[in-house]
This record gives sequence, structure tokens and C-alpha cells, in this order.
Amino acid sequence: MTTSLIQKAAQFCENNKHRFTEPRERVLGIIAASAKPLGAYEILEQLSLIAQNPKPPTVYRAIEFWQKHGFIHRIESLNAFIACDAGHRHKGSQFMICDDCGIVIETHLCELPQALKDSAVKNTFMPSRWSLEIHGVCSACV
Amino acid sequence: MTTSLIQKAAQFCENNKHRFTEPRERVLGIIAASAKPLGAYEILEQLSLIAQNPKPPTVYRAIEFWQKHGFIHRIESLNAFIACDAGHRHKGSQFMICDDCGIVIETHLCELPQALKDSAVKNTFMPSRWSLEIHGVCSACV
DNA sequence: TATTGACTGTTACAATATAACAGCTTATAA
DNA sequence: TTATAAGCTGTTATATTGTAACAGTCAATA
Repeated sequence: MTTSLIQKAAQFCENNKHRFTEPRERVLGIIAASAKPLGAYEILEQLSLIAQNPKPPTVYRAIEFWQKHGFIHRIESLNAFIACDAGHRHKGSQFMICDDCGIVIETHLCELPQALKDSAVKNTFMPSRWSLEIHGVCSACV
Repeated sequence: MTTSLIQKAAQFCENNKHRFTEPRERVLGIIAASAKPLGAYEILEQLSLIAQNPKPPTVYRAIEFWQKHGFIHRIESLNAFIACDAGHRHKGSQFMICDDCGIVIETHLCELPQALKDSAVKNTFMPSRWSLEIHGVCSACV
């Protein structure tokens, strides 16, 4: 997935006149290569192996850029970031987070479930984006 | 709501042989008195008005205690805490967060919506707790 | 080739959270 | 009725996560 996501990202930048710079490419590559979500300072650590003495803002800027454009998501309950291979923008995300092994499975519902929409409507609330983080235990961890 | 929540909390402590100490009472009182979620250091600031020179661990310990027992929830996307008046333990929470005025509305579904359960089952994932944070605009803010 | 906007590098620091340890309080048992 | 132990607090120090601000670079366009 790593390669294809990077390719998609490069294509996206080309199509939208954003620069596909070295820090952006490297940060996305690091996140995409990880099976588990990475914290910003873990990304920084890995980045420091291939760049000379990178600083936090370099990582956070790249994170902000890719997050804004839907290539990565932030897992709020972990302060960590994970790549998204959906190939489409979506306003909400659902994650199943294994508290045992740390793996994160993203599911794509694209829409809020009806029961939640109803609840929003009842409160005349206009949703713009959402994140559902389900903690539990994955199949591999029994 | 403030008073009754404090009363419930005191009752809970009595029933379960936990101590209803001054820092716990004060921290819960501060959170419950706020219409919006409060960050730990906002709580600390308010606490410093009624206690002499309290320190972060005092606040974080009380937060941890009340959170563990379901009297407050953490809003992950805001690093902030809000009281819960549900009167029952629930494994998951849903919040509608107004990005304009900052108000947070909690809804109580108690169960994950079916579509999400199905998704978990498909992945043979055993959910234990979840949090759904919906950002948007509340009715008061149009 | 001059200008402009987007982007990076760097320093410094803000905001959020926790480890570790000494001492106090309360319940229970010797 | 004291000894013990568990639970809790106060305090110091520090770890972790995230950002403001500014100087400089790059690349597209006028």
C-alpha cells in the first residue's frame, strides 16, 4: 500500500498544484509504512534517520497537509496518525483500536449511521466531520 | 445539575467505599458547573481560586477518578473534560461539538449503532468502549 | 528577471500529562 | 488501642505533544 499511496499523493499534488516536497513525501512514507498509528515524535525519530536533524514543525506541517487532504487521519485517543487508503475524501472516520496489540482497523461508512443522524436532527445540529474510535480487542488477540 | 451530580457522586463514593475528598469534590464541582468542556489547566486555574496553589497531579488524579467511574468524559478532540449526568454507566459516548460556540451536547445511545456493530463483527473485533465526536454547528449558531 | 505565494529550517516556547516519593487519613485487625 | 495496610494527597521535577514567529528558499507567473 505504501507505494501506491505515495503515488496517489504525488498525483494529487500535481493535479492540485501543491508541492510534493521532500519532507511531505518522507513523512507520508513513514506513516504509510507503519502497520500501527505513529505519534508525531515517532515520525520525527524515523525521519531523523533519513534527514539531518529534522525539527517538530517539519513533521507537524506535513501531518497537517496530508490530514487536510485526507491522506492521513489523526486518532484522537492515541495522539497518533495513520494513513488512509480510501481514495476518496470522507468527512468522518471509524476506527477499531486493539488495546492489546495496538493495531487499528479503519472502516469506511462514509455516512453517519441513521440513529446518529436522527439524534443530530433532533438537536438541529449540523455535522461537518466526525470521528468514532472504538477500543477493544482484535481477532488476532482473541 | 451541579448539585445533584455532586450528590450522586457523594452517594456513589459512600456506596462503594471510595473517599469523597476535597480535591475530588472541588474538581467535579468545577467541571459540572461549566457549560462547556474544560481543559485540565482551566480546571487547575479555577481550583487555584479556592485551594492554595494546587498542582497538575491533583487535577489529573481527580479527573482520572471521576472518569473511571463515569461521572465525567474526556473529549479527545478537545483535550477537555465534561460532566455526565446520565446516572448510569455507559461504555460509549457520543458528542456533538459546536465549532463556533464550543458547546457540547452529549447523546446517550448506550449501544453502538447496528451498522457499526456489523462492521465490528465482520472484523471479529470485540468492542469495549467507544467515543464518537461529531463536530459541526449547533442550532444557536445557525 | 522581478515578484509573489507557497514552502522549509530553525529557535524558542506553550500546552498537556505523568513519574516518583514522602507523608497523611481511614478502615481493619491484632 | 495500637499496628498495619490501603488509599489518597502534596510536591518536585520532568516527559510528551504541539505551535508561534521569523528568516530564508523555491517555483510559478507576470
